[in-house]
Amino acid sequence: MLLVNTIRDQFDQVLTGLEKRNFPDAHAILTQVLALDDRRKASQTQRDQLQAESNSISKEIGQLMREGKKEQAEHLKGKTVELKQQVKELEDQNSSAEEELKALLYTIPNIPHSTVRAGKSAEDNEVVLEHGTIPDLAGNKAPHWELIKTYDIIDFDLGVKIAGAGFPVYKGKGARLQRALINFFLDEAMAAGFVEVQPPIVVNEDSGYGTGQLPDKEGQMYHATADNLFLIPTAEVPITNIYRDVIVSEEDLPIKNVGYTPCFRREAGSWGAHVRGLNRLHQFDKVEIVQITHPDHSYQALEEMSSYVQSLLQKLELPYRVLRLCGGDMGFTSALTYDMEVYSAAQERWLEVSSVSNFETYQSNRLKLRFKDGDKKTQLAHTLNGSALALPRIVAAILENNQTEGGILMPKVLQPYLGFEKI
RNA sequence: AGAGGAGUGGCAGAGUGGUCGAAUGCGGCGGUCUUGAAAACCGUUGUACCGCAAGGUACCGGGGGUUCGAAUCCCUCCUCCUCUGCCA
Repeated sequence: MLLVNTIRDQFDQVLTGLEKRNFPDAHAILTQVLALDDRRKASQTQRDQLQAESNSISKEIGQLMREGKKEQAEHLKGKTVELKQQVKELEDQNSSAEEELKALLYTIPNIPHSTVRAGKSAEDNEVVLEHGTIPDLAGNKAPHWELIKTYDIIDFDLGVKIAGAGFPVYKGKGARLQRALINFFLDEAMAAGFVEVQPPIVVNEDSGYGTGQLPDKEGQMYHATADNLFLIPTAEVPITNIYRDVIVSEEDLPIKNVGYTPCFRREAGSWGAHVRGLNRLHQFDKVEIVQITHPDHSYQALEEMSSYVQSLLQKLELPYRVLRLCGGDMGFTSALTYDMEVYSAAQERWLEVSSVSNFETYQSNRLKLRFKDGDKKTQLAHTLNGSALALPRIVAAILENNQTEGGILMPKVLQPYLGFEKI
């Protein structure tokens, strides 16, 4: 969430930023934030004062008791009863102001970076670059949902039987391809300096709030109600929460982690032609990279992460493009996001396979993720993350783009992991 | 899952109702001494909020309660340890 001080000190910039995202009623909401904060401060000042008075009387009582002056002590007790009542009232006022403030701040998205342009939807995103050539498949252009049947490598019907729609079963070379991609992505990330972690794939409420899935997107996560745990929608959640309530030292920055996890998304109510096959699933595999950086270096880190993700796509020999998302299409918590899309030659469309974002202090403020700077002051770190990469659409593109009459050719970099050259 | 025990500052560890934001040791930082280092000695060393400041308030696993006053008493939840059970 945004810092109240930022809203106070840079009111106009914040307002302009929110307008870029088409955030409604920005002015009124920001004004309300400041009013709530004033209310919070006023009640705290008063409460602290009365509490101090009460504390000193209590000390006095203790002193009198020790001296055996019981009557005087009793007399003072009467005084504190009244104070106590007032303190309680102010306390309630204070915490209700604080809660309202927090609830309101949760509804305000991050401020877009200056390079982010205004826009309403995906149509307004900027194409930053395109790379690779789109294959000409001529006559035989089977979409991946046909190819997986032809070669019997991914079975949706079996998944329906076992769990439901959107939970495919990977079989034989299909399963092997999954494992190869995961290992390839992890090895590449380690070579690029990311430290691998294997986090839990369920998280508690605190973690959900820490990275912003709660209270916002509660319905998007599978919820194990008996234990009040949520299946993770992305490894971002458990990995970033490693650093919740942590003060790291400046020398430890940047912190770079990578993790492979399955991801679970309920994605209620969006079915149709665009989401056939592997395009959208309830369970999928993803390797995620996370960085925690010094505020001065986060945009440099973002560019590096973008290049890193592109290097993976290049090695997989997939044609891709990079988008800089417009204000309206960017995630709630992000300040700047690049989307990487690969071209899926049979579907003849671009598929998003990665989203690389800088959250600046938006997440770290909630997480209380800080570092001590040179002057021994604690300040919020910046958090970033990106998919590197999400598997299903990569698989879809590999299958579609590399299909030949004699089978589907596997990218060279994967062959050592696969142990075969084609499906 | 059952029985018992325990959670205190970066770490170890005292503290069972007032003088405790908290002894002591270790570690960290600064200094004295030294050519330099070690040792020794001296000082310093949590976080957040309110306040222009002086200063104040809160925090001893989380939440709630008793009391004029809670690290200390009560309730509840969480976590860890020991034993028993179950189990990859």
